[in-house]
Amino acid sequence: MNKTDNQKTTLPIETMRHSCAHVMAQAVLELYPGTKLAIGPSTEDGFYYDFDPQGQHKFSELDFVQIEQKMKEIIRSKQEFVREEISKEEALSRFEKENEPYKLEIIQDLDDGTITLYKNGPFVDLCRGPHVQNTSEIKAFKLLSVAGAYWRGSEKNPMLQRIYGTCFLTKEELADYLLRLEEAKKRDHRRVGKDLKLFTTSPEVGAGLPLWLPNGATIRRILERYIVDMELAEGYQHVYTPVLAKTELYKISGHWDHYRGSMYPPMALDDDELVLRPMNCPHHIQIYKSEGVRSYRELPLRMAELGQMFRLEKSGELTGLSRVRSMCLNDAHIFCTEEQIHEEIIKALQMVEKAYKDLGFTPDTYTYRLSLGDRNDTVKYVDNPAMWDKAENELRVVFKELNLPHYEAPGEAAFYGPKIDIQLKNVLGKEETVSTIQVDRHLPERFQLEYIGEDGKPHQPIMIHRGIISTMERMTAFLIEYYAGAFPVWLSPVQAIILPIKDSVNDFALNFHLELQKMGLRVNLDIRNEKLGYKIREAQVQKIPYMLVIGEKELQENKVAVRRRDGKDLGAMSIDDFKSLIQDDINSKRSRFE
RNA sequence: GCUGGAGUAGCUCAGCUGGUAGAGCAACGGUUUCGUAAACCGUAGGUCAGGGGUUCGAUUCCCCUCUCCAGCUCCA
Repeated sequence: MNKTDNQKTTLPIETMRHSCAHVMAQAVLELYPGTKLAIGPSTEDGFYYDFDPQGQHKFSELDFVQIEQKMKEIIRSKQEFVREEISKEEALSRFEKENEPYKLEIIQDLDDGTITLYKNGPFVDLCRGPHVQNTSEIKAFKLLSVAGAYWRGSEKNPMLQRIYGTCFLTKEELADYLLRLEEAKKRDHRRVGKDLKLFTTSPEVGAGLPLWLPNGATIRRILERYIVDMELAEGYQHVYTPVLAKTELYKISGHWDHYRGSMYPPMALDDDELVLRPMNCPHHIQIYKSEGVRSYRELPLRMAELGQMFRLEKSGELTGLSRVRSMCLNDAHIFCTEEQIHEEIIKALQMVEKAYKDLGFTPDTYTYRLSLGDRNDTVKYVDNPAMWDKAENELRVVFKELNLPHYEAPGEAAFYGPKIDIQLKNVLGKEETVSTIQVDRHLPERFQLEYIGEDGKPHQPIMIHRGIISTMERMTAFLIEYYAGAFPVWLSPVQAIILPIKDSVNDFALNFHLELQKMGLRVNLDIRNEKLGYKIREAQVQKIPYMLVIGEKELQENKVAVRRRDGKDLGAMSIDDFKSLIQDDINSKRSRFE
């Protein structure tokens, strides 16, 4: 490897992808003249270009063969990329002449001064560059999909047609990437969820309203017990509150103004209106208020619930278990004093770390994000600069103190305050917010919360909203993909399956089954009239961690032959040995066999 | 919600330009009692997502609805 030698001649992959986007646009224009061009950048693992075919054509994947063919011709004809610098006025008149309305709009928004164009063959595009020197440098590319995209990302603007593609330095890298996409699809929680009978949906029940099947329900129950136990140990009090409330409650909280659009429509009841709740905080606030006067001695008051909530997400946003219209959140609200904020945030972060470790997430799968507000956007965010400064600072201090690597994300805060979000990367590399810790002085103000301080005077408590393992739906979706369905033993819907080889050992197997059930194991017994290979294959496909084979030999020796999900044969062992083996997996929450 | 694509047996899929459907696996019945990823034979299974239209005739063509997929937008 002579890296240093290559560095000058090897062009960054982004440049090549961007050039490839130009070539695609060029091909599209040749095939469909009159198509208007919008933008065409490189992305994390490819590129896209947005087109407006002026209603003349609708792109579909069937067009790809033709477009790719044309692209190959352009690449083969070794067209030079030439940079040209012109004035803004000249650029305006050029693209005016070309009749490119989107390009004109972009130029109009640019600063005065020189504007750069890139030209290859007959094709000219407004572009900052850089590009490869020659189209022939584009090596391995493939068009992937076509989809709609709003002009400038706003749903108020017309929708353009976006063609996605990718491009690599070598054919091998491209093939590798396509293979990775295929592999990722195999782990897709929707697919695995079906194969392993974890959850289903029904058109009669409705979109975005998943039904948990027994196997999925088992995983969920284990997760729920796990997190509730942790919270009780950490000084939380668990409550139950109803899944609906009067609209009035959300008018007071301010959610009505901010999120009415994604709340279920209210139902009329006598003189009142009820809505399905989109979050749990206002209910918890009512519990805080139920005592009348709270004392500083009660703080921090940590109130938790596995709260079922309902959000009317747009139909196109729904995805399996990770984006749904009814979900159960691992939610809690900590009512505390100013002085207690710091420690409570740290405690919550420690719970997150503990949970991730127990769930087997390696540090490279998650990142900390500080989600900030926008002082200029008083529509989306509560208008109270001092409050924002204070809360954002409190979160920054924690990061600094714990020396946690993180990044800041302006415009990602809740309407009432900033958040620490913990982002998990899913199989396709997409980030999802899972855990969150939020400092809120707004809702306590709206609901006029109070406690009597040491000084005998009333004060306003701070609320910390925090979620450790997110919604049961989203966490389960993530776990499915993270483990590709091969769950750690403690989470597995079925932890072991007993496979008798012939009828004559059935009684022995039955007793063994009872014995394992008695110790609380989730264990199946397969006494069907099938060959061992068949039973093993089926158990393997179901990703059951342990297969316990019982034949004549095992019966004689009062043992069991243990085969692990990863194919390893652990040989025959005494029943007690197997019990302690699997009990150790469960107790240690071992996540993978090595 | 928007743009594009799709929906055939429980699952995975085949079915050319209109003539009312097929395979493998699963299920069920039988034979087989078997040693680490699929024994053999047979049976049954479909309002071709739902509704409307064109046609002598629609799984196939057109319209509407539902659901799903990719992306955009959004995510308290």
